[in-house]
Amino acid sequence: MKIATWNINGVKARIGNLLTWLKESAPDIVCLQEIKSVDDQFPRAEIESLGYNVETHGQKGFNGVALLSKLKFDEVNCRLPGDSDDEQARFIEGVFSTEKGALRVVSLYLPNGNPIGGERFAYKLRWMERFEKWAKERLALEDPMVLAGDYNVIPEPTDARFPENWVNDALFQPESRRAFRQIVNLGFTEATRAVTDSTDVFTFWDYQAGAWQKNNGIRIDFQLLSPEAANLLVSSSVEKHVRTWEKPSDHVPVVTELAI
DNA sequence: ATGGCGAGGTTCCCTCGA
Repeated sequence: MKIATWNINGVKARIGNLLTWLKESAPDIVCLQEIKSVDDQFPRAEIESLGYNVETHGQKGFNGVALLSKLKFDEVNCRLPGDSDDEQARFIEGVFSTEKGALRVVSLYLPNGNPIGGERFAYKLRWMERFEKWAKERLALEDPMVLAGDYNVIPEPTDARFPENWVNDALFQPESRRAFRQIVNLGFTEATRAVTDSTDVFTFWDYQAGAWQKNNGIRIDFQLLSPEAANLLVSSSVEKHVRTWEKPSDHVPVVTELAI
């Protein structure tokens, strides 16, 4: 089974690329972030026509996450628990039945947190604390589980082509990196790093300043595998070529195959 | 040394992203 994550930067602006990529890559489950659409404007019919079930947690203007799945959804949970005042659409969990039992897949869009030192950075760290608490509880279920999305964290200097550019950015602060490590250290395997130690693997290149041409990239899109999912890991790859397409997202898909 | 883009809504400028 192929499980993918992609920050699409606007599903309505990217529907052509999305359909092309779905046909080419043929993932079974897709986690989308930054759909920038309310639920009733999500272009679900075109996606359904390719054989996907669609569940969205949208928001007007920005944020928004979605799950596309060739498997039927047994359960869908939107919103990360822990703060009923949090109105931002950044989290959707789907549960599926497989021959290995229940499979849990989350599409998450972690807050950016810039500028550092302000309310947005505090929100990012609070969100990560809530996510850690939630993930710890879910791990206790001992199901194959994939927590996939745009984590908005550069975990290590080797995850940026020019790490010195990011020292004052929320994505590369010691607090952000520590919070990410704490989550991974609950017992997750980060799929890309499980298959490569290359220092030239990135998932985001800014539209500005010729970042793509200079390979000024960062690696911030991840799939965290529970032990039960990690034991089924077959392969994982970053689909970098999608960044060369017309009207690309600034992020590219990450695709992981599990032996389910 | 700096900025250089793009999406969507509050539309001819604004916020947001990273």
